[in-house]
Amino acid sequence: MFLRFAFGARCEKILLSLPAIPQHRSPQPLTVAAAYSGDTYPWNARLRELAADGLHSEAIALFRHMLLSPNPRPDAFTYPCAIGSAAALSLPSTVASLHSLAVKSGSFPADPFVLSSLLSAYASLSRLPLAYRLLHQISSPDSPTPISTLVVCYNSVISGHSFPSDEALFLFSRMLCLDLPFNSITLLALIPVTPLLAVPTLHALTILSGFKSDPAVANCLITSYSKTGDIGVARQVFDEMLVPRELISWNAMISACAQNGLARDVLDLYVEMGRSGEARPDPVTLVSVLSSCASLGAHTFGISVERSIEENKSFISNIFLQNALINMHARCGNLTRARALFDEMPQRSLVSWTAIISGFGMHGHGDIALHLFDRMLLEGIRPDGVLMVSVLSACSHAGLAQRGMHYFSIMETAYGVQRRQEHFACMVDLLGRGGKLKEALELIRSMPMVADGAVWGALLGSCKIHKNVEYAEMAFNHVVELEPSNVGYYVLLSNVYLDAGILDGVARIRSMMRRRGLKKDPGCSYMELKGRVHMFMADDHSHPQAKRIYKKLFRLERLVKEDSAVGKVGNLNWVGIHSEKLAVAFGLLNAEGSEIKIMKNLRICEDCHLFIKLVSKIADRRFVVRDASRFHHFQGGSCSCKDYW
DNA sequence: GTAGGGTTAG
Repeated sequence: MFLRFAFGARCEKILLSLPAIPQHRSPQPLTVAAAYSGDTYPWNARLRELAADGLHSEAIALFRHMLLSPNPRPDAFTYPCAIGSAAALSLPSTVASLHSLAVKSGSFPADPFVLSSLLSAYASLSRLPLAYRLLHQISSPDSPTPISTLVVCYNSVISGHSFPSDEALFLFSRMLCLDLPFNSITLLALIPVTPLLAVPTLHALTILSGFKSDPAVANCLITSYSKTGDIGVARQVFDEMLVPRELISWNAMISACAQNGLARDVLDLYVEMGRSGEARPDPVTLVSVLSSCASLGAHTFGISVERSIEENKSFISNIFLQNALINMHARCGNLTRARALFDEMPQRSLVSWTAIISGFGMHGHGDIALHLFDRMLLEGIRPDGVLMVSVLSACSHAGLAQRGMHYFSIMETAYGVQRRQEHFACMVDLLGRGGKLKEALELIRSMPMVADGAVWGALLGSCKIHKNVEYAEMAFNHVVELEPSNVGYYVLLSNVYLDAGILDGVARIRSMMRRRGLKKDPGCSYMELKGRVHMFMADDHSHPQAKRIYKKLFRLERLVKEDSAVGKVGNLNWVGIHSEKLAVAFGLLNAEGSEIKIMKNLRICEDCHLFIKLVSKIADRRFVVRDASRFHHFQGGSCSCKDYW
């Protein structure tokens, strides 16, 4: 009794305290007498308002109160609201109770709105079999359900599919068979859950049915083409949109490029967006832009984005942006700034921890990465598969084999993280780099799933370091089946042969690449200087300062040879001039400050690694080089990777 | 009054 009283008092407050009722219906504030007069209108209006403000728990509480009061009874206007709130709160049993109450009151299935709200609730709560059953019942020829309601119901059930499947497409074909007029909302529901192969067909249908001009449908197509990898078509859809395009269209296009690894295009689009004045960037835009800066190593650009975030108060506390900034600074080489941002965060998500742990990992600070990991566990945060990749690769980069093995062996039981291909690839890398090729192969053979290209590729990479031809051939035979167009693996085996002096092997791989139309990725290094990017390819003479750069480089080669006891450095006739050496010479000629930062698209070779180590001593400068696998900090003749990469 | 578009880490 007491409970009921307390409950009722709370609901009366919800019902009466807020300025709820539209003026044209109720110019006077709602009185207790009016609320209990038997008119459902004030109650329904209140329910709608609470739901519109996202106060779904309050809406459900109010509905319960209505049930407990003698007057008024919920009607066909009440149920859709209450059902919508129960669905928004993910309460399937509440939806089911509302369903049976609606049946008892006679509003289900007679009332179209009660019907469609229930179907929508079941679909959004993934109760698809039930939704299908109801849909089947109301689709029969003798069903009194109006056509417009049927369309709404089909739309709801289509959008209830969360993954691309034939079923969603099949449901749409049923709509067409039943002569139900689909609308733009049908397309919005269907396009994201349709098998990728059918996207161009739906695109054609969008044009034919005249829904092409609906910006929401266009946004949806851009995202779907991004998933199919047809970024050119996505761009075409974007370009054909009526200007000014809204923010979401720009974000869809920018994310499409970001997700397809077209980082350069992301930055171009961001600049174009600013120039066009069509929309102002929001945190979603900036997250994609920062992620692209991170992958390019475009630090100056990233810092300019950071400034614009600092100018906008509402952006500063956005956790997505903070995570993106940490990742950007770490991957652009400023670990100190990344750490400072991480330490300042009032709240951290698993992604924040992943960004900082992988940051320290890729800079070779495995000890700090693992210390942070322990701290994260102490704070009660459970790792996921992605975080475990960061932890294992941090161990791998720092040569912490024992710790890596430990985490790998306990990750399923202690953290409930299932071991997937990428974890096995990390472990093969960890064992292989440490020279334990046999153990690495045993691990691959013991895998509960068939090893993918990355796993065999990790073994192949280790074989290059340890010059093992037999294992390299075995790994290559697997990897070439799994990823026949991945050029890197051909180059790796070719280099293994080259190191072992097996020249017919080198020739065989080269002819294999020719037959398959594969070309070696050109190596390229670049550095930022005063806001400009200077890029170098191997044997490149295109830079305006080329003459000075080569002169400087030859001088360095001489000095290095004189200085080096190793004596095998700088055999220019043999390897040609790799791009990072040109960048080093350019950096020494132009860069101010003690640190020269260079980005490289491929892994640095042994020759260049040794060269930069010695130059760091001779010139007394620090070099920070990011290659395809990690950061190298060169200083005083040695590298932070301890020659282990 | 019921159905709809974009988001970070490896």
